Amino acid sequence: MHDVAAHAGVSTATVSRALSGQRPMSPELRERVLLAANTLGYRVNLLGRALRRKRTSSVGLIVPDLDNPFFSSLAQHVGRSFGPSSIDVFTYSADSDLDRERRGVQSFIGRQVDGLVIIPSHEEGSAENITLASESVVTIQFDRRVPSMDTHFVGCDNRHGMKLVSTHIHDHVDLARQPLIYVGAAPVSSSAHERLDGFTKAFPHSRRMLGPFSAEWGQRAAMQLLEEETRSATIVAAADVIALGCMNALQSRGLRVPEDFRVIGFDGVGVAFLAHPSLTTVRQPVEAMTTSILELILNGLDEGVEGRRRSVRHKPELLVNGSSPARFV
Amino acid sequence: MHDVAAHAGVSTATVSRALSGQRPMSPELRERVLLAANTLGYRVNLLGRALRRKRTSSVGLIVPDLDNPFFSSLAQHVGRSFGPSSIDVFTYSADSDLDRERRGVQSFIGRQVDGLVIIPSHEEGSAENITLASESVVTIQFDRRVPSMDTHFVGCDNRHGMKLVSTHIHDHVDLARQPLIYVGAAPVSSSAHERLDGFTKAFPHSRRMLGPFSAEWGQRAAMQLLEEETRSATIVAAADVIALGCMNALQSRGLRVPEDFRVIGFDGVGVAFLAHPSLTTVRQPVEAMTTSILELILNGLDEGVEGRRRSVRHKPELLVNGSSPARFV
DNA sequence: CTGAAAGCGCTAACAA
DNA sequence: TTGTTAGCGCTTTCAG
Repeated sequence: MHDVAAHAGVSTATVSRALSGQRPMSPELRERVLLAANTLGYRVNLLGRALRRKRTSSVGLIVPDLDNPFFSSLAQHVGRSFGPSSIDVFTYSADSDLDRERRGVQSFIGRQVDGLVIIPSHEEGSAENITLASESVVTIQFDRRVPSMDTHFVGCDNRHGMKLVSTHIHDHVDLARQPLIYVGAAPVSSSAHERLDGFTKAFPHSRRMLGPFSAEWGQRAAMQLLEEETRSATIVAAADVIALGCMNALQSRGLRVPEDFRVIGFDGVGVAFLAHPSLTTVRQPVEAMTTSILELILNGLDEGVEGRRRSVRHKPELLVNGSSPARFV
Repeated sequence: MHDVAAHAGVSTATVSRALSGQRPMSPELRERVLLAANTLGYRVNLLGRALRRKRTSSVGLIVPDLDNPFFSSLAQHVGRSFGPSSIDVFTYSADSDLDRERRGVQSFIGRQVDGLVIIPSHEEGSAENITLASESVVTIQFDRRVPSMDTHFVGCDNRHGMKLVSTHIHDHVDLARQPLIYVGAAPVSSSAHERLDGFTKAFPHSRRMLGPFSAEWGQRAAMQLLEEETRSATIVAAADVIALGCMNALQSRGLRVPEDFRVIGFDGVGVAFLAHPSLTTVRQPVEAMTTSILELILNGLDEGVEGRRRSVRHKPELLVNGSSPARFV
C-alpha cells in the first residue's frame, strides 16, 4: 500500500479510501490511485483490513460430512444464498468427528468469522463445541439442533414431514396386508430424534430398526428383513441415503419396488430421483432454510452475540414418486 | 492478551510463547499463563498471528459445485488428508460461475491462504482466475487442468481410464450386435476433453453425444436414443452422474440394464453403487490424489511461489459391476 | 477533500 | 528464560 501511495503521489490513507470505495474523494485522485494499484499488481491484504475493521466479511459453515449428498447440497445452497451479499461462506467438514468439529469451531472463531453456521455432528457430543462457538460469535445451528443451546436454529419441521408420510400411507397402503417398518436413524441427532418421534406417534405399534444415517445401514437393514423371510413391506426410511441403500439391497435380491416393497425416503436429495423407481420422499425446503440463515447472519452483524435468539422451522413437502406411488390401495 | 499478561503477572511476549508452545520457557510460568488465559476465556486472534507470522495455516479449496457428488467427495477427502497436519482446509463453491470463481480466488488470496487448490470450472474461462491465484500463492489445479498454466496439477489419468473401459468392452461386448455410444461431456474441461479423446482413440467410429456433466443430460441423451428407436446399446458415459441419468431414463421406459443397455460410468462416486444394477465404473484414486495435494502444499510452504511445478497423475481402476458385467460375450 | 498518526492482536528480534 | 519494542497491512479518527 505504501508503494501504491508513493506511485500515485498520495498518502496511504488516500489509497485505502480509493480502494474500499466508501469515503468521498475526488474522482480524479481515485482514478490515479486505482491505476497505480493496477500497474503495481497490488492486492489488499484482507487480514490487515479485518484486524482494523473488526469484521471479516466471512461466515463459516461446519458440516459433519461432505460425502453425504444432503449436507453437501446444503453447503452449496448456503453459499448460493450469500452470493448477493458481500460475505463469503467457507465450508469445513468435521468428518463426523467431535474433535475435528471442535478444531473447525476454534479455527473459525480464531479467524474472526462474522457468523458461524453449524450442522452438529452429534446431539449431545456437539454441545460443548457449540457453546464454545456461541460465546464468541453469532452461531446458527442448522438442520439439527443440540437442545438447550443458546443459539439460533434453522431447520425443517421433521414431525410435520412424518405426518405427511403417515397421511400418504393411510391413503394408499393397506396396512393389514403388509407390515410397516421404520428403517431409521438412532436418535443421536435431533433430526433423527424428531423423525423417529413423528413416526412413532403416527404408528406406535410398527417395527423400528435404528442405525446410522448411511446407505450401508439401509442395505444391512434390508438384508436382515430378507433373512427373516419378509417378502413384502412398506419401508419408511429416516433419510434418502438409507432408503437408497434399502432399495439397492432389495432389488439386488430380486425383490421389486414398489410391488413387493414400498420405500419412502426423507430429505429430497438430487440422487434420490435417479434411482429406479425414483424415490418418494419428503423434500426439505432448502432454499427457504438458507434464506433464513442469511437473514439471521445479517441481523447478527448489527446486534452481535447479544441479540435475541430465533428458531425457524420450515415445512417440508412430500414428493410422491415411483417407489411408493399413489395407487393400489 | 494484555489482560492475560496482567493477570499472570508477565509480559505479552510470554503469553504468546506459552500459547504458541514453540519457544522454550519454564513449565511453571507456562502453567500460570495457561491458567490465566483459561480463567479469562481468552482465545487467540488468528488474524493478528497470521499478520505477523505471514502464514495462516490454511488452504483454500475452490470447487465448481458442491451439489455434484464427485466434487463434494473430493472436498471431503482433501479435508481428511490435511487432518494430521496443522493446516485447515476451507471449501468454497464457485457455483459453476466464473465470476463466483474469481471472487473465491480473490477472497482466498486476500485472506493469505498458504495454498490454493482449485478445480477449474471451465477449461478456458478459468485461465484468468488461475493466473490471478498463481501470482500470489502456490496453486494446485485439481482433477481438471487449464492447459499451459504455470501451476501444479494433480489428477487422474483419464486416457488410461478409457483404455480400461475399452479393454472391458472388447473382452465382454459383441460390438457387431450392439451399437456403442459415448454419452459424454463437451470438452470444456480437461477431464471431459481427455475422456472424449480416450474414447475416440479406442473407438474412432462410434457415436458420440456431448452435453454437460449432469444427470439431466444423461436422461436427455437416453431419451433421444429411445426416440430414435434404439433398443439396445452399450453406453459409455463420461461421468457417473451422466450414467445414472441414462440408467434412470432407460429403466423408466422399461428397458433393462444390462440386458438391453450396458452402462459404464466414470469417477466411482459412492451413489453409483446404490443404483440397481450397481454401476460398472472407472474409480478415480481419490486418496492418492489428495495425498499428493498435501505433499505439494507442504513443500510449497518452504519453496513459495517460486518452486518447480509438478504434474501428478494417478492411475484409476475399473470396477466391474452389474450395469456392465463380465459375461455374455 | 487529503494527510498524519494511532492502533487492531500478535510474534520475533534483540536485550537483559 | 523473560521483557521491551517494533511492526505485519490496513482503516479511521483527527487536523488541516
